[in-house]
Amino acid sequence: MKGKITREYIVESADRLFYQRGYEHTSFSDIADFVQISKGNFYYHFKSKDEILAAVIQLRLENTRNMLAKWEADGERPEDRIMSFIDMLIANLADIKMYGCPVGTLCTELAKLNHASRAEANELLFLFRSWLSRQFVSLGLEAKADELAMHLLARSQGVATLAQAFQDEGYEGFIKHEVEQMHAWLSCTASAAQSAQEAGAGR
Amino acid sequence: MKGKITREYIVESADRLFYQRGYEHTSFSDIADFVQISKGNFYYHFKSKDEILAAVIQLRLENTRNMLAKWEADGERPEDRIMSFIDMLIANLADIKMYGCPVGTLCTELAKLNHASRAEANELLFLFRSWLSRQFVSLGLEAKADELAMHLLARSQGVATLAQAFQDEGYEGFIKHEVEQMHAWLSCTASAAQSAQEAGAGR
DNA sequence: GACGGATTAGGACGATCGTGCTAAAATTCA
DNA sequence: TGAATTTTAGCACGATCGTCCTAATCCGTC
Repeated sequence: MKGKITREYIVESADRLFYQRGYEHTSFSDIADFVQISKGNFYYHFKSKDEILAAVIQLRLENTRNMLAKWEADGERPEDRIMSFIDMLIANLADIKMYGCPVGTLCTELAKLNHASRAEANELLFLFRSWLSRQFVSLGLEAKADELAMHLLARSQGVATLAQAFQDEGYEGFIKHEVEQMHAWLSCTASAAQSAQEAGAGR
Repeated sequence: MKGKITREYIVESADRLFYQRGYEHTSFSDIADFVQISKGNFYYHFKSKDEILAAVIQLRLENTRNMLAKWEADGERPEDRIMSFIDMLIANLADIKMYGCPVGTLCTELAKLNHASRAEANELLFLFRSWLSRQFVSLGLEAKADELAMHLLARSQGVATLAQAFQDEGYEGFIKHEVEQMHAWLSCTASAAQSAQEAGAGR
């Protein structure tokens, strides 16, 4: 029973450490030290480092699904929901500057390692992609929904990458400026869709 | 004298391997095996792994400077030069799908490792940034040049990240489609700048 | 209070890492 | 050709990695 708590604590800590230092650069001992647990104790909960990674990814998948569901419940219009996605860059600004995007950096690393869990990590990205796609469909943009989703995903990934690299060498307010541009792009896209729909209905 | 050739061959090979597998995940032995050289021989040319990385980055910096200079010499209009940058995504499409952007992935990795050569790697990004910025200045967009440069840099980074993650799971022609959009964005930006300039001149 | 499963502690293991030495071979130059 | 220098090969060192075993401890249940 108590092991459940320990296990969860391990996963959460590993999650944080993997994010901050990268998966490969985080050792078994690093996690053990952080959690204040003997290394042998680890073996009871996880048979291998890969197994921890798998658990971390599962946790992230669950958290992401919950977050997306909440955005969907909270946002009245599809635009508002997509805004929630964009504003993630602002909400996690400090972390992103230091460690980049948790999803993007993990996928990039696992790709280079040819790691077995690569597909599961990509599923994280796919979660955002398909969710965004659905929102664009709600906006009446069925035909271009996936393209638009990928476009927005790419832009946020790029912003995160540069924010991490340049940190404070980037011009002041880089992230905020890009976020504003994405807002403008979204408004433009949404209103164009709406007027097209109205024109179609009036025909 | 012959050592010069060996040294260059080592650096080029390390460059390739670092790109494909990542810096940390590429061992001394990996490079030695690839170059078909004894491990001890390495120590003659490079005293440490960090030293190889430094040499690799210097090589990339030099190559990048040459490439940018060539683009600047070849392209008549600033738009054409910026197009060369954008079209890099097409020219290196196969590699990017497999290994991502050489610059972006290196910067991301070194950031997580807190590596000493991080600043030098960032210099690579900065090279593109300042070069692009100069092109936008040539377009008559002094005030927004750096913003536009960062914007374009971010978009290409994002495209590379998603291309690598999704590989063939991305919708067909994702990269090409995004490149086309960047072309359109550039044309729009450039012509807007030109008409603004003409209006200013006619005043 | 004793039993039994769940949990923990600590250390040992083989492998691989980056590093560094020394002696031999190859090359250069007088 | 011969001496000096550059270049190479092979091996060994200590550290750290992921893995894994065994014994001790906790804790709920009868």
